[in-house]
Amino acid sequence: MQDVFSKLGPLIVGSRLKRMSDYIMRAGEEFYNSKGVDFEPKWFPLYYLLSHEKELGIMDIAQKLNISHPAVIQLAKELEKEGWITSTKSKEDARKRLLKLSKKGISLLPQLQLIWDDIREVNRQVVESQSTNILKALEEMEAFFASKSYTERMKEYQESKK
Amino acid sequence: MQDVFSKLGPLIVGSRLKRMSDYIMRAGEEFYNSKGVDFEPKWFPLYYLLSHEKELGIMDIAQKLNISHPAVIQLAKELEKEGWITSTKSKEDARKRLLKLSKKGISLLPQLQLIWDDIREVNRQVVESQSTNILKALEEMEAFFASKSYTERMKEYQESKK
DNA sequence: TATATTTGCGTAATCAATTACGTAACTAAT
DNA sequence: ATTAGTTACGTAATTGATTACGCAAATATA
Repeated sequence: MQDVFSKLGPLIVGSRLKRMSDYIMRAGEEFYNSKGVDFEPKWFPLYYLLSHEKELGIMDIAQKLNISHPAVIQLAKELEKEGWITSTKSKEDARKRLLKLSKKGISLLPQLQLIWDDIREVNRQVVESQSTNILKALEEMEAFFASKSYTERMKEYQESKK
Repeated sequence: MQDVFSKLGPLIVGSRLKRMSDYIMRAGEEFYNSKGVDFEPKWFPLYYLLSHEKELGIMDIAQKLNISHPAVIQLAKELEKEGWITSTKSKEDARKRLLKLSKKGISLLPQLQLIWDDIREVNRQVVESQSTNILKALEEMEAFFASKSYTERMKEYQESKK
């Protein structure tokens, strides 16, 4: 991805973000492995969320993590298989299935904390080595699109050209 | 993805990049649709590459686009089905299959150019509205990891702690 | 020249996530 | 109290990309 694409700039913001994201996620995986912990980066958001809440229903989680509910079910299945979370039917609402960390899952926390600290530290070094802070840029971008969506902005631009 | 995660910062750079990328790609799709052009954002890199080269083999493309060769084959199959590219066996190297834009594919270019101009313009507006430029941040990050990989940096940090 | 290795490509299996759809439970409206 | 609508969840099908594997052609090596 060079030469031809270098001039494209804004046109491929999307793909470039994706590439960088893939790269970091993969590196994360390697790191867990090197530490001998059987934990996958994709589990992080759910696990971390549950470590901060008593228990949550599938839909609540999907919303909080901004993923589809089948994705939550899938992740939950995996974490449950590893024995790190458990699920129970809600008493108040028979439709709901509540997820929470198991004893075993809680006992894993300190170990993971150490790893997360390392990841956080290296990522911090990366971010701070930059003259332009990518986290700040992301935040700004998220806020920008939250105030008015990309599609809306497209429409407006179309109108303005006429 | 709020509250609990807001303090995580560097820990979830990866997932946040992914989320933003997904968002932009999806918006791009909507835009092509709204223009009545049957073109998908995921085709862009291959199509654009071929519009700048006479013809290329599968592996060359995979390397240039930084994706796996089965992915190229898949994309090529789709674009060929739409009639926008054609493929021929190489004379010099019987193993190679060369891809290039078809007449129809070339005739589509001007139309796409207009759309790309719009996308570029809106993306430019987004980027320029930011106090921290995400493209610059990405470039820095890419350069940073090109000089020394994430995994290596992880290893070094581990060592330094001892 | 024969043999081993590498390269280019294709297919199959797998993965991670999504959309589409169905069902049961809860809620609102008449 | 019935009925209509909504919500929570689960499963199936689809999407998009990857890794694993195998074959044939080209290249390197003995």
